[in-house]
Amino acid sequence: MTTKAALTTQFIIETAAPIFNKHGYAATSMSTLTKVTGLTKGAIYGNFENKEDLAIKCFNYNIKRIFNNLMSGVDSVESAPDKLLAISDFYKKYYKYSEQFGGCPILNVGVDANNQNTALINHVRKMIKQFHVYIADIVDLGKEQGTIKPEVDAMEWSYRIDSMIQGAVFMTHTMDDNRYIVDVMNQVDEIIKKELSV
Amino acid sequence: MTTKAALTTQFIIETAAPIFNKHGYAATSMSTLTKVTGLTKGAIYGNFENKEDLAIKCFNYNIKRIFNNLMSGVDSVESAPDKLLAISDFYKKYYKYSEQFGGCPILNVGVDANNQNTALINHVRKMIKQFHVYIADIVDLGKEQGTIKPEVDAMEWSYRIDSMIQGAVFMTHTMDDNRYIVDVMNQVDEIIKKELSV
DNA sequence: AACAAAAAATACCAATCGGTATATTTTTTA
DNA sequence: TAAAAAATATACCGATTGGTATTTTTTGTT
Repeated sequence: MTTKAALTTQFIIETAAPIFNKHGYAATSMSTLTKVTGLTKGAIYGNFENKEDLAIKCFNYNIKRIFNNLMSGVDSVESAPDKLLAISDFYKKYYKYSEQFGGCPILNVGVDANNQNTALINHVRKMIKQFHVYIADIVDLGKEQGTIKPEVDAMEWSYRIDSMIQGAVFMTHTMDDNRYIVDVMNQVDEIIKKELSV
Repeated sequence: MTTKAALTTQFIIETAAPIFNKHGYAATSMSTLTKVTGLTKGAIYGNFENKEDLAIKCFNYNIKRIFNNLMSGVDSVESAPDKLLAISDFYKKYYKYSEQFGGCPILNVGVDANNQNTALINHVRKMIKQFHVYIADIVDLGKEQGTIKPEVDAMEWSYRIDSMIQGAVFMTHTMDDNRYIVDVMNQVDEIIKKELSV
């Protein structure tokens, strides 16, 4: 079995992930990663193809953790509007929560990798699309439940809500002020209740 | 007089600005800038203190150009709601327009410099605050004109509108799809007409 | 405990990084 | 137009970059 190597691989990902996320791809050096892991280049390059390979795995690791956390809140309620409100709630606490990851990976890698790293930006786009489908599926579920207005365009509102989320995340992170995200998510709450809910 | 040096300084800024904006601070090297300008390090370091000094001046140059363009649209109409709609219009064309700058400097530098470069991020924050005051002033003007509802909180709505703008800019740039920004700005149009206008 | 295999450490590579001291060229002044 | 000053080019610096070939250590198997 490859128990040892798998553990080291995981350890490197967990340690490198917040650093890549916080400082960006170009500003994160492999020698920095040897320092923070306490390992050597032999260990890192023995477990990862190259810097890009590691960065992609770090991004995926961050996203999976965050998305799992978001889903656990959504799954804990049943009605579609409550599920949407759970997403909104998640983001109200997101600034503090995302500290441990070094900020929001969608925002950070989305901007950092754009025009820089094709493989990375494609992963970001894939995750954003997944998130849009995730929201739209909740809206469609609500239509089946009779809790969401039948005339609501699921994908359209998914785009809109996520645009508001990303803008709020950007503003809060850039201005280092939690009020932006809370205020925008309160707006989203209103939209869910007045525009989407039956 | 320092006519010659001033011209070179300006030429370097204009040439380097889109590169810094597109690739980020760390991923833009001084030797790349010697190549694109056709100048040498002697010329660049003779006109700028260091890399950071040049990057800041490039950011300010980009912002000034964009903001001047935005203002010319706003100034061409008189009523506050029309001025706000002019801002919205500006952003509907923003994706194509911002190509020449290498994307949106507020978004790019805001994310790139965060946790990386204190001087740069402070300049971004300053510009965002200026923009918020600019929008709020339009709203206040509208109250004086009687074209904006008196109970509207100018700064609050300024924050909200800009959050929506930034989210739309991020989504459109990251997904390389102009529809996000157009759809969100149409939403902003509705807000201006229904929530803010008398 | 001996051995093979896997994993990690070491030592090194050419290329590039931001930056500078000095030489050369260009421009301005007298 | 000659000298002074300013601007640019050249050549170089130590440090760091991502990456690799090789050696050493650790691990799992018998």
